[in-house]
Amino acid sequence: MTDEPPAPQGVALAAETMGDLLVFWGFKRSMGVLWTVLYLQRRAMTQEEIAAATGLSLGSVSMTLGELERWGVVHRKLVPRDRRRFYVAETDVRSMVSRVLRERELHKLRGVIQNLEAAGELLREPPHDASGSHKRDSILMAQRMDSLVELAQLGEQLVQKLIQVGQVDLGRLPDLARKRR
Amino acid sequence: MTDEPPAPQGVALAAETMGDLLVFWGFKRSMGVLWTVLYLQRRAMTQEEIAAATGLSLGSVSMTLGELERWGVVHRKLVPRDRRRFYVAETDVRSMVSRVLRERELHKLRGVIQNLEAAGELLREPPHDASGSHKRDSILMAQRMDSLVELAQLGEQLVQKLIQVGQVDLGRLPDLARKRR
DNA sequence: CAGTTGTTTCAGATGTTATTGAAGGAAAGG
DNA sequence: CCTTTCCTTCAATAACATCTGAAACAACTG
Repeated sequence: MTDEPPAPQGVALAAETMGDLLVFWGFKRSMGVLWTVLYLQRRAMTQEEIAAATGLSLGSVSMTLGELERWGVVHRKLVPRDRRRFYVAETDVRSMVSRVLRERELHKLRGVIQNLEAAGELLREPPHDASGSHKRDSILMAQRMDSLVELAQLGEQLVQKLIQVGQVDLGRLPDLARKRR
Repeated sequence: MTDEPPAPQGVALAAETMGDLLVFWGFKRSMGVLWTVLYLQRRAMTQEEIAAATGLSLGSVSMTLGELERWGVVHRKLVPRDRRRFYVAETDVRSMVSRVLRERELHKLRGVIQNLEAAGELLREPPHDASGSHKRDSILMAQRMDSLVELAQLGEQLVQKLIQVGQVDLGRLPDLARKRR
């Protein structure tokens, strides 16, 4: 057992900070903490070392590492005569951001679009209630539903551009108010 | 009491969908549900009507409307001889997005930057432990901490550009791996 | 192949956040 | 004033997410 240099104050503060940020962005705190420790230490660490450095339980470390691997933000590093698994932090931030946008945001937005389109259908094929004023209401409502769908599609395109080109122009975001819809 | 047309299926589906999306983005489900109902109905509604249309309790409607007003995504509409408060949905999506970016993301990122800078200081002024190899470690660690700060600052600038110009260029996101830091 | 070490899994404990319902406050009308 | 109606607040509860510790598992080793 190599005698551990205890993780300095600064690492702990940075780890907490990044943990907070990741929570804010909808991930688990432990993911931020773990990645940050790994990133700062700059060396391949075993699960046990990571647990010591982060204060997480071994179980938690194992599961969190699994998730982080799936997101491609940590990697295993095999050490020849050693049975333990060593982990290092991915450092290419652009690829990490891209993956998250693609697999999280894009996937979510597509589901939203589908649901909103289905909701629009429901409005246009109403439960056999052909009374006058209702019909007018439904039409206006359906227009707004369309706006909602358009908006979501715009978001989808935006994310796609961000991923593909790394460049995006929001200058023409439609102003739904001005259109009087 | 005007006899309520019951909110159709489609509205409920859209409201649920937007509720999910807002949860995904770190807001409360009720905010998404309430705004969507208001947006689709296209008319000023009282709290009681909203409660009926959304299925939320009156208390919840009151609190959620308060939050939505603070975010500027719903507005009160006073009706002369009526003591009740009527609410309408804001429809200018661009201003809504801008405000959220400014008050949520920017604020958060600034806090993160401060903390990371403080963490960097802690690394550079370590607790009087001048033993050789530790010192080298600290320096390398501090470099990574700097990268982290730079990254957060980049995020800050990106959000600012998004707010101000509605246009942004991610083409030069630094690749921390390539820099060999 | 029995023992050791490292890893994964998962049910339950813990912690966190959102929602409700009841009580109280404010505004208007009688 | 007293009553009615509408709105807000907040403590209690429900719903949800996370973390842990123990047990099962897997991979090597002597």
